[in-house]
Amino acid sequence: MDSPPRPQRPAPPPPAPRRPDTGEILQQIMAITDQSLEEAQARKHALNCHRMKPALFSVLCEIKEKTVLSIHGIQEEGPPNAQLMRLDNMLLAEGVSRPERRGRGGSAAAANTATPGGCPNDNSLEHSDYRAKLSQIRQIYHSELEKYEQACHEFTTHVTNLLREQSRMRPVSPKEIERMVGVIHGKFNAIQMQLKQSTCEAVMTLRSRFLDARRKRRNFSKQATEVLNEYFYSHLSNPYPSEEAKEELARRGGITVSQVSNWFGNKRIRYKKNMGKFQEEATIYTTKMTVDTTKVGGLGSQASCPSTPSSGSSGPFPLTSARDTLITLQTLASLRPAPAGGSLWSRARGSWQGAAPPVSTASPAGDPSGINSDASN
DNA sequence: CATGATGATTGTCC
DNA sequence: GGACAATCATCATG
Repeated sequence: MDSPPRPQRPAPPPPAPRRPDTGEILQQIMAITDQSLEEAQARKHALNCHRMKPALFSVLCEIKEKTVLSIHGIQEEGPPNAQLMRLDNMLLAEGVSRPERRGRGGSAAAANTATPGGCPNDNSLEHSDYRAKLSQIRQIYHSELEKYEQACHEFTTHVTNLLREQSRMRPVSPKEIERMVGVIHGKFNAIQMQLKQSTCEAVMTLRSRFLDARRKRRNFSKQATEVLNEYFYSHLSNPYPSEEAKEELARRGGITVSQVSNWFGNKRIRYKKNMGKFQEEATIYTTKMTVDTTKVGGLGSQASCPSTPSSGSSGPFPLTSARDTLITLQTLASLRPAPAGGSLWSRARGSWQGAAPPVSTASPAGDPSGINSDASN
């Protein structure tokens, strides 16, 4: 270690030890901010051209060589970070990660089918609201992400430039710069993770709110209840619509198939529990159907009910009059005990028909056409 | 606000 | 897997 030439060898005893005054140092530091850029550049240039600079540089090199060993061990590698992966996966699954992918129909349709009793018509308003909010979240997420990435990039280049600049004054290896960049990226990644986390939270909140909203009960439209009641009372002896019939009823009522199923489940039970209460309703619908069928003459606009699809002879829903439907049902039932329909039918006979009251005979309106014969039969 | 009506959910059975 | 029964939660009404 060849000692660099000292400026004052005579070594006059310093008049005062001149303890490092922290206040003074602080003031100097603060003064830096007051310096103009030119001033700072000039100072830097002066420092660079200082005759002591090479000496200082070598000293720093030496110090560094000693310390680099201890630094070596610190080398912290970012952990694989399972949580970040989980967040990424979730954001991907929720369609947040993809930046406004056009034609999100695929995942949207999947979500639709995934939701139990997902309703394409009824909940469309709420659904679009949900999607709008999700899109909003996605937008915010991406703009923030972009900001972070830009800031990270800017900061990285800034630090890199700074280090390169400093490398003229002190030994800075490219590997060190690389490491510093890694550290910066790590810090920004932490921020990014926070962003992802809060985005996930927002999506979850939105989701739960949406589900709660869907859980809210809303009475069916008059049209829907009419369609359902018409079918119910015209098939009183066997109020078990087939899958196709349910679909047709759902379509006509503007509700979902599962809602139709729910409705029939509730209706059967409540009817059976309190038949007296439903007598009036039964009369209303059966007479209504009589009027409709006689008026329309079997074309069945409102009153017509999808007959059993198991016949398969004509279309899925041969629109016949209530009486025709009944006949078809009965003949079908007597002709062929269908595999699925058969068990249903027998089940209905066992548990349902036994409980079903003779609506037609009890009907106070004294229906002359005896349209309710299916109920009494 | 109490009450009944009603759509939805849950657990059980076949 | 569908039907039933009980129950919940909300709506509608007086």
